[in-house]
Amino acid sequence: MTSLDRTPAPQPTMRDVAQSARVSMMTVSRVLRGEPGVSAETRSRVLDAVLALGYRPNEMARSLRLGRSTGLIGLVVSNLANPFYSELALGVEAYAAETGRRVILGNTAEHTDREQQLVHDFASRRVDGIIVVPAGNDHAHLAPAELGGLPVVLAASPPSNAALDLDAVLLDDFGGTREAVSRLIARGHRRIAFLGLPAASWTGSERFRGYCAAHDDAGIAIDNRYVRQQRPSTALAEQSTAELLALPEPPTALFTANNRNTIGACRALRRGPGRVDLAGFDNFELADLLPVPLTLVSYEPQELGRQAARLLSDRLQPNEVAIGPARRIVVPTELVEYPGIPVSTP
Amino acid sequence: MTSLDRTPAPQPTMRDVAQSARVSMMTVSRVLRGEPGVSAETRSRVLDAVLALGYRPNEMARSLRLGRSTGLIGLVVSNLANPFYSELALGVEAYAAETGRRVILGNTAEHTDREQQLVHDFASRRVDGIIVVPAGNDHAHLAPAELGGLPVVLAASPPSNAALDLDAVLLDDFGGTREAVSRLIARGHRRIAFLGLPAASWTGSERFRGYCAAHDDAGIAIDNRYVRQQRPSTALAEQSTAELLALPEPPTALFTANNRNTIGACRALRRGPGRVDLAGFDNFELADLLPVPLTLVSYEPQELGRQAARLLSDRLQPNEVAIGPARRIVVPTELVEYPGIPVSTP
DNA sequence: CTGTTAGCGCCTTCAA
DNA sequence: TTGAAGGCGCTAACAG
Repeated sequence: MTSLDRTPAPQPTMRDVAQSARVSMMTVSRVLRGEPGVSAETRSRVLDAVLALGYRPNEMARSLRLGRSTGLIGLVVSNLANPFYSELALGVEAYAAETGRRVILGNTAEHTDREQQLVHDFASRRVDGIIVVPAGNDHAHLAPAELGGLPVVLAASPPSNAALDLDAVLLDDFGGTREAVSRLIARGHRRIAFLGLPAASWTGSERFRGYCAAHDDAGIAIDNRYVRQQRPSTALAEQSTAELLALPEPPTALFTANNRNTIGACRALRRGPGRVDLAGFDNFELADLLPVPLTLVSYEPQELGRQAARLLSDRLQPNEVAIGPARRIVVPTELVEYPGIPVSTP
Repeated sequence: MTSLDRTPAPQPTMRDVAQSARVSMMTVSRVLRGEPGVSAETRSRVLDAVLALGYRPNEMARSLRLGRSTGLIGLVVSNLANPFYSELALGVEAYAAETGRRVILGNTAEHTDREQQLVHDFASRRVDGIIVVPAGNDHAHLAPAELGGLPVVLAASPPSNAALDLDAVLLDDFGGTREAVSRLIARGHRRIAFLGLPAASWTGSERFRGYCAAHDDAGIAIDNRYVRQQRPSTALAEQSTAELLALPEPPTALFTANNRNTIGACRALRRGPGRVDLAGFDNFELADLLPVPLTLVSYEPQELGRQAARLLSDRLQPNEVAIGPARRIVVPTELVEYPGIPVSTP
């Protein structure tokens, strides 16, 4: 019955089941897929063998034979430690699971070469499609043509190149920022600093555009002394904020272009001299418990992921939308205010 | 040259390349794998065809043919929105990538049936192994025997059953908690509440054990009025904390058993009546900016993931450790103190 | 140097 | 109701 040796018994194949049940492989196949036309007696003999051997069909072999898709979706993000990306991933996973698919994950740590490598690896594994939060500003390597026609959906950034006709899920970077900065202006601020992302990036430029538009709306000129555009890092942001506060004529308010910058600024402000009004892009947990009043451009990062997965899913159906032109979805943002915990000033 | 129709040209196969280069498939195979023994002339003809067709080898077919592993690692977590899990996932991804593997991700949303479903799905896809942060307390369905001998590594919780001999990566739940609670006691507290996880869970029971041990060390009896053991939720924790503070003889300090509970407690304390000392398990971003002094049991969640991936990786090498007995790794914890931002009390 | 044969695990087609 | 042949995309093993 049971053998004593501990050889790690390779996975049983359908042939093993067939031999054990003394039928042909075809019969086993039929039973497992619930096809009719198998006698009850044979069926139960097969099922017994399946159970006895612990047989489990090889999905990889199935999809090869069926020429079917693998049911895998590639997801490429730049930094899973940032809640923005992990929530996005959660949204992708949830929607994918609902459509019977799984997510294969790649973290680029912001390196474009790694992004390219991951995308090609996914393509070689014959994933059904890929969702990318692009790390860089050139997306040529994401063209489906480069990837054997593999559908690609961009998240948080549109295709860099107009000729690159990819689906994309975006935030209202421009509108959200404009609204937030306008609110700062409405509160009477005239010297508002901008702690932004690299100007070359989509979000970096769009949010800066929103900052400028709000100033323009109010007839205020942009003062470059107050503009910092750099890669997101809480440490860098903290330092930049301190520098801004130390200017001869310091800003009275600050707009931070993403959650890293906002958090860094909070650290600096908390031990800064005067009170500076702070608004920023991205909502985050604990924003309500900080010692700094905050106005945040808020949205559902999970929704971004869900919508990206949905766009991709639509491309995988054999219907008309699958071959239609690229679509673009904008996830709405709203302004949220946190009064800030009153700090004692001894 | 180029055709005008927009049929979504199926991925070219090796046969297509062979025909296009007028050689046999074997020659193409050899060229692509860089095998010697192909004339330079033939080789370049093949490479030209590969480029022209945009051919990309099918990894699924390769691993089927080679009987090799898929290079996929299954990762099952309960809630990717919790930074603990997303950082763990990051650690797994990083180590996996270093060993040329990819991660396929599943979120259980704390449902054990979904966990089982995911694990079986991964097994069917012939992943090399699975890393699970178990959602429930019965791990029988994770036995490699149930999974065709697939290696399984547990994270954050040991196997429920002594007969279940699985690798595991753990935190020092007991020691960390004991140390933290001891510190509260050393500060003079005698009525310390415990806002814990379900007693049935490993972390729930271990951390409670630590809480008890610290009391025992100091010769203080546990007072059940101050003990709450419930599922982690910031909202629940906030409510429980409020209730504890409203007791006739309220606790003077509180130990929270995970990051959800700590955050919930902070919300309650922030508007609570008196000053209550707070210690908790799990460090988290922004702990330094909260209006509540915090003593946190801190560790590297990424390290948990890395070590889990390492244990799994070791099982996949054809060496002696791969077939050795189950191993257990404990990731160290340390106590971190945050003074808390001084709040004004008008 | 190049090609033919056979088969990984599974399933469609056709025959018995 | 069951089975045999053939092939999905690829590559070892063996010719020539």
